[in-house]
Amino acid sequence: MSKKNPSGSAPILRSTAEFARHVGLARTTVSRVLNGQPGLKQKTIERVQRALAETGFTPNAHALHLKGKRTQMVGICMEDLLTPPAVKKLAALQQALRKRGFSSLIEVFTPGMGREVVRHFLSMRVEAVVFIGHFHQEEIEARILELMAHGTPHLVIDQFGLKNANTISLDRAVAMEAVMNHLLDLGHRSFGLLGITRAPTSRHDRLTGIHATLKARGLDFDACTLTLDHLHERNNDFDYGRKLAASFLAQSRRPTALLALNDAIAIGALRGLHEADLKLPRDLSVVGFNNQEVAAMTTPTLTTVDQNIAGTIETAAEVLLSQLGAPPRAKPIIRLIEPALVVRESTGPARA
Amino acid sequence: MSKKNPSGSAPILRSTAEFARHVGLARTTVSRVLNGQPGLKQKTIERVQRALAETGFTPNAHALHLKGKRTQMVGICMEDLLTPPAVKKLAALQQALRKRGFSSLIEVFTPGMGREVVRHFLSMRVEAVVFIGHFHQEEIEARILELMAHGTPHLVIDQFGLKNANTISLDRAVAMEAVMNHLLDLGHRSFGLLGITRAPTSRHDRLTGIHATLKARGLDFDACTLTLDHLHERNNDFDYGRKLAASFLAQSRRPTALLALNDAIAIGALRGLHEADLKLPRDLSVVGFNNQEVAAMTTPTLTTVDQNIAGTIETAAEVLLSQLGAPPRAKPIIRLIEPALVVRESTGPARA
DNA sequence: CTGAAAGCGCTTACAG
DNA sequence: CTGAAAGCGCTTACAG
Repeated sequence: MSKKNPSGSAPILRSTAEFARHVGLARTTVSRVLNGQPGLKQKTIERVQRALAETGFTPNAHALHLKGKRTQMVGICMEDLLTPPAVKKLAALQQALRKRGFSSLIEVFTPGMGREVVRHFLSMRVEAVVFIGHFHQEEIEARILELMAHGTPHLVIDQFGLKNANTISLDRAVAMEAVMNHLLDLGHRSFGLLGITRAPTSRHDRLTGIHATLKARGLDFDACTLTLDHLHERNNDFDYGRKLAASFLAQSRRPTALLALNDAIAIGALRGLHEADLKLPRDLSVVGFNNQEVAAMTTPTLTTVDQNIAGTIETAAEVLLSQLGAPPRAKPIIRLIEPALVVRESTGPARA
Repeated sequence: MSKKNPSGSAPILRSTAEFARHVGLARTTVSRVLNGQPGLKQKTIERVQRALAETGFTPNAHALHLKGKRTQMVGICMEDLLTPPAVKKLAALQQALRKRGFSSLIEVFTPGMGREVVRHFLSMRVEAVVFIGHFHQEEIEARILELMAHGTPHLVIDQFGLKNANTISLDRAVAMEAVMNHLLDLGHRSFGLLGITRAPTSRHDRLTGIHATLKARGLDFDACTLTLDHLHERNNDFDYGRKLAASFLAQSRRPTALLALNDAIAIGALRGLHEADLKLPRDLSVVGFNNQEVAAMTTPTLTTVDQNIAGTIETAAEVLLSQLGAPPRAKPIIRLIEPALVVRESTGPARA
């Protein structure tokens, strides 16, 4: 007879040994059934299956891995879990990995904690590590070197321009070129930048795209753009956008179009402009970034840039898993995703 | 000398044995340093530490666990990763657990996959399992029984009324009482329900609260409320709210206030009403649920219910971890969280 | 089908 | 400080 636990219900079985004793078979036999090996009588198989269903026994995954079974785990480092597009990527990636038989270990990679997070992933013997978001450059580059030294494949989603990093990223320069051409065609010549910092960090950076488009049209970047980011603390993006909008309105030389780093800032700006009784797009144009669902619901609805997250993540999953069995590559893998401008009500002809 | 890998860089060390050989010490000694045990010469300790930093060697977590080390992992089952308040709870919980030394295994629990997800958690020997969201009742109850049979503590966040389940949940009845009293005080007597289904599922359910408040004021539920949920498919909440708003406007007996299941539906409704040229709150009042940040940015800003997510999750983490060493309880733990009504511009006096 | 054995990567006594 | 041994939960030959 099997031993019962205090409550008198089914015993808690914690090992194949205990389970085998409970079924009345040898450990070896149970193991064979568990692994679908041939040469067993149908009756025995059924006996084990039944006991398995009854007791809910699950073999210890850690022991399995020690015996050489792959962990089938991927570590995912998130910049945070609060930015909607980042979470959307996480959700899609988790699903894509699950579909391919991998489970996800998710950690938020706060500044200074990167080493600890990656160490934890390595100690869990994950088969690959993904980074989603933007991180401190030196820190993430050091982590990537560490991963490479361990022979663990990696992939960075979003942050472009890292040394030796496999990267898949939206071409933000192309995105801003589309935005700028749209606005220039509408007659705008003066642009407010909300949260878009003034130091281009890579070839595919937003400012690079803005610069390039202005130059192609014979316009001067410094004469055409204005940034007021220094005026406000950026804690809550909505509020940040709202305050920035007010500050732009207070300028003597007021831009005719505002370009926001993301939809939240743009929506905050819409609110700030509404509070100042401006009518959009008559008085001013506003452009967001990310095409969150809410962008189709604001008043006015928001012109913004779509990231094609589904496509990005499908590519990401394939790029990632293609590295698994393969020998390490000499050159990093770089993939750029094409953005799409979504024109809605918040942009219109520049006021004369 | 240690063996080098093909690229000629530092060797990939996969076990304490390899690492010990690399440092030129005994496995036992290395293990002692790793575990901070006494009786070692400072020089030896430093030698190991240095090699540890250089090679980035991490002991295999699976082997550690086999030797009896706790896994310090918690499994988290999510209904989905697309609902902002659910993701906010996940983010807060992950952080709270990390602070207490636990890492999180996160899986999306799609209908029919619950068994597989929980089995995976059990095979990983997680120390507890959390469910966030609303699940198929029979399925989640079966999973909870399975967890209890394995002696693994659990906690359900959000879904109230499950048999034998440890639960922490917003008191949605109290929330709706606050909403209804606010609107009744403003003179409203006719209410449109958007996405709030017509079968009360528990004592702390929204409809229970609406029923109770109307009854307390001597009003009849069926005479005062109208639901048009059957008219539209609910794929995208924003769009669902928009379409529902239009449908309510088409009714001969039009409600003076709309109560939405969540902020997204409410924001969609705002858009739908704006498209029909209604002015709010003059022509109609709208109430959301969740107090997402965007609710302060819409036009008009949205009256809604705050869930107190930070408080919920702090309580959750404590309730969860308090079960860890403790003997199983006879009665499930039930905690109710107090909601807070946040009044903004979208609600006003009922039109005469 | 059973049973004893080896070994995955670790830690922890134990004797040198 | 070293080295050999036992054991955590598994699988996989191997001989019965």
